[in-house]
Amino acid sequence: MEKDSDSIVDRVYGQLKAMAISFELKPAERINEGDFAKRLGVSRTPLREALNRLKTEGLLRFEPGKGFFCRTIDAHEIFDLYELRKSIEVAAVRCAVARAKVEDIDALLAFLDATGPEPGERSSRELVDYDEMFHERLMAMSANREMLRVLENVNARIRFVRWIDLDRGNRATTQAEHRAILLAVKERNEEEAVRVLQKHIDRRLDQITSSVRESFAQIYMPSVRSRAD
Amino acid sequence: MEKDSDSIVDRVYGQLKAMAISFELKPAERINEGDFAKRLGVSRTPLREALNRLKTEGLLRFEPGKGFFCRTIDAHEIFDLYELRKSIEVAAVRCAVARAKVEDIDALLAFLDATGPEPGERSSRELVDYDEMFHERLMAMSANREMLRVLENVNARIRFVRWIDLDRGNRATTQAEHRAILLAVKERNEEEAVRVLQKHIDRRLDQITSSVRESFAQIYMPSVRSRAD
DNA sequence: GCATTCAAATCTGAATACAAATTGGAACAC
DNA sequence: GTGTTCCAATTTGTATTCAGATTTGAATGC
Repeated sequence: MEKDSDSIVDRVYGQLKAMAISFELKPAERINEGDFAKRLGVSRTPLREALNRLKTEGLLRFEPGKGFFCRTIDAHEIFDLYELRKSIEVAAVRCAVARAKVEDIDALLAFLDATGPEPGERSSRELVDYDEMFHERLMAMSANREMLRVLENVNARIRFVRWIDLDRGNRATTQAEHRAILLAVKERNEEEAVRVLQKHIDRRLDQITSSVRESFAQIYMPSVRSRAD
Repeated sequence: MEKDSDSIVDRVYGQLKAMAISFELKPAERINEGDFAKRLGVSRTPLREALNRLKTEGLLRFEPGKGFFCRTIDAHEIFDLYELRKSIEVAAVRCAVARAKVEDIDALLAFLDATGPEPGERSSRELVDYDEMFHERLMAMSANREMLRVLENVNARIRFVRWIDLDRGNRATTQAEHRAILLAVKERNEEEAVRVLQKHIDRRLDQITSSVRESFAQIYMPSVRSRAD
């Protein structure tokens, strides 16, 4: 998933990020730098650089003198992130209507065809990836790198919620909405594109808000702790 | 006002950020870690942590094996940041209309009174600070911490443009617009608040785009822009 | 038996030391 | 004179070491 890790910091960053997203690190868990450095086979210096990157991205919390902690699941935070995501995506799609090149739109339509209307054999992980890729490619059509940058960060932080929320039965609806948004963009119909996109995200947000509480049970499920030596 | 118990990283971070914002560091200037560590009287370890924070905030650029560089002035980037800022502020003011508490609105109105309609003896620096504080306090009324977080980052990166752009003669107009936005929020008139805010930011954006053009002779045409990366 | 205090262990914060990579320049060949 | 190559010096990347802070736990006093 991450680019080929040239530096140790990049590699460790990718590993920690994957752990945080997949909740291999449990909420509020304290990260002992010594332990992690040993487990990952690096010294504390690059480890701390990676931890700091994750902190500024909002995936970890930090208390001076105490250290780093895995972020807790905060329903309010998730709501804020979805609200932020919605406002940025809506703004971006308005830009995209004005700026998107036809070939880019067609390429993304082809992507939708390739990923199909039915879940089929695909794993939930794959489906979340496809969903995220669609939204990020749509965002890229706004030609606004800063919006894309923020969206990428937001997505990393809500990915686990999308995974929980993923409703395989609704895949056909989701894909149909994706297609409708794109077609509206292609026809340069700004209001229609915005309307469908807002409905699309709102539907998700409603599901999220109601399932956030349930999700706690899943996330707090006992997972395999590191083997003792 | 100064926090005495700050860690070395925090102190160095603040110093570097101030240097970057005020262009004490020249664009594209390479930051020699050894030199800076000596100049700031710290070792390279906390210095690098601070540099990394500034990198993820977009104030510095980084090339593996080469080191850190001060960001260049990129007209595209500035335009993107203003566009991002506008979309977030508009979304936030819609939230604020629904959520802002009357006492917070009144407090901010009092702040406007205190900072006055005329520049008076105040330095440009102070005026930029006041402008930024107004927008961040308005944003805070949206009760969306994530939006505020993004806005703070955007502001840090465009502050130098606001300084360039600052037109002391227009202060009365600016303050009147600020007041109009706030009053619309108080009356829970969403569309009016959005309308004035958009006009307010657009006016700035127009000024920015033209002064950036003059300053750097780089012409930006959104509709013709290519997605180079 | 419970609370308080003090000391040892542990952990983070920062500096120093070392290794790998890059840059700059001089020597050499053409 | 120009271009290339190789070596040395500088710089970044990582590891290790040291110091200060925090936590833990046992001993002591009530």
